[in-house]
Amino acid sequence: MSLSPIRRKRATIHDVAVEAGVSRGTVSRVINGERYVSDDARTAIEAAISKVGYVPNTAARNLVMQRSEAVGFIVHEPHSLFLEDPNIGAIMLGANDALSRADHQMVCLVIDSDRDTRRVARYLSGGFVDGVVVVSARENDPITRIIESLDLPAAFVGHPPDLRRLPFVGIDNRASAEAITRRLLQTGRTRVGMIAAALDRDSGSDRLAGFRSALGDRFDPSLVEPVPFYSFKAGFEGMQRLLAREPEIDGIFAASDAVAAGAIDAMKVAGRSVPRDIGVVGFDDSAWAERTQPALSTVHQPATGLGARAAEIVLAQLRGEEPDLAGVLLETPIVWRGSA
Amino acid sequence: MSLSPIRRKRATIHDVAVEAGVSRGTVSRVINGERYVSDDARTAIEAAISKVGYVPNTAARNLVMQRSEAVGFIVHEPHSLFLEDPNIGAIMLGANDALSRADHQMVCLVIDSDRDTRRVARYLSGGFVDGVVVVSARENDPITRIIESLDLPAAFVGHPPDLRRLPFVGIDNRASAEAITRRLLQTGRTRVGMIAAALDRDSGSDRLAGFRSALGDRFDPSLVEPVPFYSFKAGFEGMQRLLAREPEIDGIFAASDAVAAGAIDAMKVAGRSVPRDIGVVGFDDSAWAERTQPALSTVHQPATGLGARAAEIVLAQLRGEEPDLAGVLLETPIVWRGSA
DNA sequence: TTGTACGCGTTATCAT
DNA sequence: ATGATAACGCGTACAA
Repeated sequence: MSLSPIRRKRATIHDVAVEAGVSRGTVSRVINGERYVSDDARTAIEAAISKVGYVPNTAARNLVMQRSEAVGFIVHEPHSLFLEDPNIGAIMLGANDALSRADHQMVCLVIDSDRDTRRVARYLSGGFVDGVVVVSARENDPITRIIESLDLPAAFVGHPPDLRRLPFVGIDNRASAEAITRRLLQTGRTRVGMIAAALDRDSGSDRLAGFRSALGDRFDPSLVEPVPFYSFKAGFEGMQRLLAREPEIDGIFAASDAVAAGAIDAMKVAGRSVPRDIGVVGFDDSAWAERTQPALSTVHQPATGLGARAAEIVLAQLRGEEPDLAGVLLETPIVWRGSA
Repeated sequence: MSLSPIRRKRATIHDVAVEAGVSRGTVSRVINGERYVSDDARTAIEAAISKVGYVPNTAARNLVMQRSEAVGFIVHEPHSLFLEDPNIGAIMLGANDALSRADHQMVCLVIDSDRDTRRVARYLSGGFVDGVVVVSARENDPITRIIESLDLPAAFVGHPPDLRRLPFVGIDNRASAEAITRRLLQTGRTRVGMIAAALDRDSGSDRLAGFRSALGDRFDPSLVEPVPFYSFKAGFEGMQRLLAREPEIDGIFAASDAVAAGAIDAMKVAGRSVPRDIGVVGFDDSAWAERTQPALSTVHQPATGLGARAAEIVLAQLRGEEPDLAGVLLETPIVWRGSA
């Protein structure tokens, strides 16, 4: 009568019990490796299990245990960025690794529409996960609200400005940007500009702030070219505009490696040599940095570390520990290569 | 007494029922929008719901409904490839979109270790998903075995050679490779080589087979340089070896866009101009293709389409339809740009 | 229209 | 050592 997707009825503990001629309780005990079960019963039950092809229904177990041993990994990125940004894969792998060590299942949920937002919200409140790692939430993100109201153990990678009582892990974009700009200045450049990206995000504006503070009195707003995204294309186009406007430029801090790669291409098209005519530094130390010619000097972003650390923060809460709401910042060493 | 991660006890249907002064059955009915409930009851219950802050426990609902309305998306890639390959993100987005339209939750599970394999196997048999989309399973993959034995509705993206009674969606790597090689030959090149990648995968060996068949009698094995991965670096190094061995070469089919980008860089370092000295074509039409200088002529791989189609195949099985085990192949138009 | 009672597959608490 | 039995939170015949 039913068009249910269930193909073959799956065996339950009950089936095993009748097959082995014992009670469900005893079966449950051997499954969970508890003491106080006779060798007779154990062997009989083990035989019955493989005979009827029993596999435990974790969903039912979770219902009574009141936990799932699973942690959500929510990625909420604008379509294009998700494909473009190599960091996000690394963050995911880092989180998966940390959760895996603690025997927790990472389940990644992607939000790509309002419909997704609502469905994921239902999923989170449905008891399928014990906690969540959230990467790149936007300001005033509905998902952030849901997590708060559910008070689901959580950790954010990066911190939207409106994050109040939720822990996060990130890097100091401002200090890192300032450090690499200083380093660039030490090479003797006198007209140093920046291709600033994604100024609507805290990472974008912080990197610009660091650049500005490194230059101090020598800061010249006309040497800053804002572009919307951290992308190759944006870098290419931004650099073309900047070169047209300020031909004297001899140093560039690009807001990301992808942007830097685009900028370098634009320089080559314009007949400028890197690093002879213009010194270039980037940000991320992503795979991009080794693909440019010459290889890019950049700020190393500890992507897998960010994911792993965020996962650990969630796991700690699951153990009942109180999270540190101040947030944790990871180190970002400068990697100096040939582009400056 | 308990160190449970549960912070605040969540309200249940029962709580709503007592608050509204009705029975649980009635509450359940208004939640599921059924008929036969008085306006009085409905308003009282709706008030009670928001008062006690009730959110449905989907996990419990699934237990009784015997389905989860969730579909797994399993990615089993060698570490590096996962980060490198832009296609996988697009496939994921395509699958998510198709599932989203059908109001199903996509849950992505990544397998990055043996431990992961075992845990994911438990997860799949635990009743958390009604079906799975599997991307890039290896030959003799344990996960494939699990899926078969569970007979979980599934669809593979790409098809490992040992896939028997499981449906898949893919592209015709051989025919596509042959087509673009022919197109390259039409530009008048006489010494055309290939940087062949990942020959241990069917995609890799099929692309080589297509190249070979396009050349026919003119095929010369010494013009084929095998590299292990579909990566930029492998392309760069492979091209260097090929140039050293066969300086006369004037055309290259690279097994992927990333490989082609690496190869082009190697050509530039060696002082060869593209496309004047050497014509280059790639495969994938990924973001790489627009980053090379000049832009890459390549085979378009319908990544989002692959994901969407695979998801639809799973959804069809969930509706009780029998899957087409022959597999479905998607179109791969040639995109001609400036590199050849 | 509404309430009752049972079942989904487990684990846990009792007795025995 | 083992077997009833009560949860877990929900849907649903069936009865009222």
